[in-house]
Formats: sequence, C-alpha cells, structure tokens
Amino acid sequence: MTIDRRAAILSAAADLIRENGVAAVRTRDVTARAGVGIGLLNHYFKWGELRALAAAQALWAEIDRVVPDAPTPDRQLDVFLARAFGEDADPLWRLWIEVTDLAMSDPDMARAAEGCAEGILNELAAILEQGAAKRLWHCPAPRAAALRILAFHDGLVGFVLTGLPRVERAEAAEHLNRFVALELGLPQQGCEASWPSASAP
Amino acid sequence: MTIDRRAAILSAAADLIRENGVAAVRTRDVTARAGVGIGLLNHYFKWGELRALAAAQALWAEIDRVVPDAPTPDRQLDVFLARAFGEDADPLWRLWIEVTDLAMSDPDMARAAEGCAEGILNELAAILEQGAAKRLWHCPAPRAAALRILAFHDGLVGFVLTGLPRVERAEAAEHLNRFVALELGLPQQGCEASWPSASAP
DNA sequence: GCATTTCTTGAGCATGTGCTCAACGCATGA
DNA sequence: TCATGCGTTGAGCACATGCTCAAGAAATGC
Repeated sequence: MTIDRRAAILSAAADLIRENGVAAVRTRDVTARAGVGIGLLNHYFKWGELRALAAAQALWAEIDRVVPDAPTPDRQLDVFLARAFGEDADPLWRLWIEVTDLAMSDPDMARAAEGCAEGILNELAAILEQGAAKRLWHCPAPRAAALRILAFHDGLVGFVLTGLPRVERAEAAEHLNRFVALELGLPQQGCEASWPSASAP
Repeated sequence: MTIDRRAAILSAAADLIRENGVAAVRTRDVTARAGVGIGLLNHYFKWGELRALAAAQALWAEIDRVVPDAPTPDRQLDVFLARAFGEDADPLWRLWIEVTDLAMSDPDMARAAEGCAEGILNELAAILEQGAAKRLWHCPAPRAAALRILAFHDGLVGFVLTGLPRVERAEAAEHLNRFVALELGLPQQGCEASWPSASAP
C-alpha cells in the first residue's frame, strides 16, 4: 500500500530521531529501519521535509510520554514540576534543544516545530487558567505566566543538559518550584530562603 | 613565523564562525581566509579542536562587543537589561545557542565553552553582589540570583530568536525587567501589572 | 492471459569535506 | 656552496551522503 509505506518511512525517521537525535539520522538509516528501498524515500519526500516532519512527530511522541494527564490543575502542575528536570524527560529536552537550534536556519524545521511550541505553551496556560478559575492560585494573565515559566524552565534545562554553566538537577528544580510559587502567589515550601520573598518571617 | 600562522588560522576560524556560525565553517574556508595552505591547518590542529577553540574565541569576542563596562553596578545592570534583547546581541546569542547545542555531543566544544558560561555567570553575580554591598538592591545569594536571571534570559532569548513560541523582543524585555526587579526587591516601573506583585495597589 | 499503470528497488552519480603526504622553499650554519 | 631541517603547500585520497533513474515487481483493467 502506498500510504502505508509513506507512513512507515515517516515513523521510522521519527523513531531514529528519538533514539539518536536529528543530526545523526541518515536517509539510508531510515529506509533500512522502514524496510524499504532507498529510492522510495526520495519518491515520497525531500530529505529536509521528512526530517522536519519526523522531528515534529518525535517531539509529540516525547511530549505524550512525558506529560501525562492528571485529574485536576494542581495535580497537573505538580506533575509538571516533578518531571521538569527528571532524567526521564532528558530525551524530550535534548530533542527540543536540537530542533530549536536547527529551526534558526531551517524553515521546514521551524514550521514543523511551531505547533509543538504553541501546544506546550497553550497546555500550560490552560492549566494555569483552570487553576485560577478554581481559586487554587492567582493568575491574571495565564498565557504570559506560562510563557515566563516555560522560558525559565527552558533556560534551566539548557544549563542542566549542557553543563554550561553547571547546575544540579535538584538545584534547578528548587529554582523552578520557587519561581512558580512566586508567579502564582502560592506559599513557598522548604526552609532555606535563597529566593527573596516579599513576606519573610 | 610559526606561531603567527597558527594564530592566524585560529583567528580566521573565529572570524568565520562569528560571521556564519559554527556549522557553516569548513577547513578550506579557514585556510583561505588565513591565507595559508590547507595542509597547515591539519599540521597545527585537528579540526574538532580548532572548531572548539575558535568558537570559544568567537564567543569571547561577541561578549566583549556586547557587554561593555559601566562605572557602577546599577548602570551595569541597566546596560545588561537594555541590551538583553537588542538586535545587536543577536550574533552572540545565536552563537551561544549553537555552541551549547554542539556541546551536548562534542566534548571539545563543551570544554571550550565552559569558561564562557562561568565567566558570564560570575560577571553578573559580581554586579549583583557589588550592588547589594552598596545597598542599591537586596541580593542575599548573588550567584544563585545570577543563575536564575541568566536562565530566564536564556529561555526568552531562545524564544525570540527561534520564534518557538513566538515572542516579541519588547515583550521579552518587559518580562526580564520585571523578573530582575522582583529578584532584587526593586520597585517595578511601568503601569500594567501583568506580573503578580505582592503589594498591589 | 495480457497490457498498462503504479509502486519499488539499489547500484551508481555528484557533491562535499576532513585529512594525507610527497614535494618544495627557505633560512641556517658549516 | 652545499647540506640540513623546519615550515609550508595543494593535488589527491577516502569516505560520507542526498539523490537519480533505468529497470524490475506488483497491482489493476480489460
């Protein structure tokens, strides 16, 4: 079947990207994994397009794996914070870093990835908005708050994964927890007050 | 002179990296720019090492260009905030994103870049500490605060430069200004209170 | 069964790129 | 003047990689 083969190539590319990263995947690897001839890849795709489509599919797969559902907004936020710097999420963020880097010079990649970026942002914004509606926290501008939280998280994840500068996972998680607590007007847990608080005991 | 040629090759590589990014530079480009034969590059360097050394030199050059001195800590902070998302700084941050990405899979690059990362962090931490000593602001943990500010900035810069998700420069600058003000216990300027404040009028 | 169309193949092509190595120039010193 | 050794050169090598295209396989229509 023509559609099966096309989808098989795309999925094989996505799988290999999840395993080895975008830069390491070659056309021959993809056709070998998909069990088709080399020529078929070029019949259905140009390599640049396929790579971008497969990277987006790989990103969505990682997102689905890392971001499961929880019943309530506060539980969803807890899960987000708990997994933010877990090693389970490393593949997702490694891929994210690579894709955003490529997107700077590859329009196909940029187009394919923008859906993921908007999706993550909207998802977090929705959680924040629902929590605010339920008076679980205070959040007058959910989308802006989600943007800030994701930016902070992105920056810290980059530090943790690249070691530039070197930051421990636990330390990064602590920073993010405090940031989110401050952002949502939640009481801060924990003892050490390295973060400046408006209401210090 | 033997040392001159070696330095010329390194500088040529750094210049080309500043102009075109790390990924776009080839050995032949470097030797052509340096005005030497192809063989000499391989006599003095392995390509991976040269690329890492040149990338670090390019980074330092961009840092020197973008981060000038100011007389007092508060002026230094102003300059940092004013230039944080200026287009003048784009080459620096494009390069930074590319280098940190490469550093994930290239030990040479990681080693060459860690000095830059620590340097930037220490520089901001020093500014924060000096300002705190002069009672310009409150900052009990300068290094941690600098890390948070840089992480937030890094994340926002990534968003601005990649468009994933799409963020305007002015909006990013606004977020960073408010974050720094909050971090240092400074009064927030501006009218719209999109950032939650402990003391809302 | 046969003709026609569509799908599929992979050896080979074109290009790009890091690196080799035999050869060369040139300063130095005897 | 000539020998020596260091710095230097660049044609060519070895390899990687996206893509072509003539040919074959399989489905489809009659």
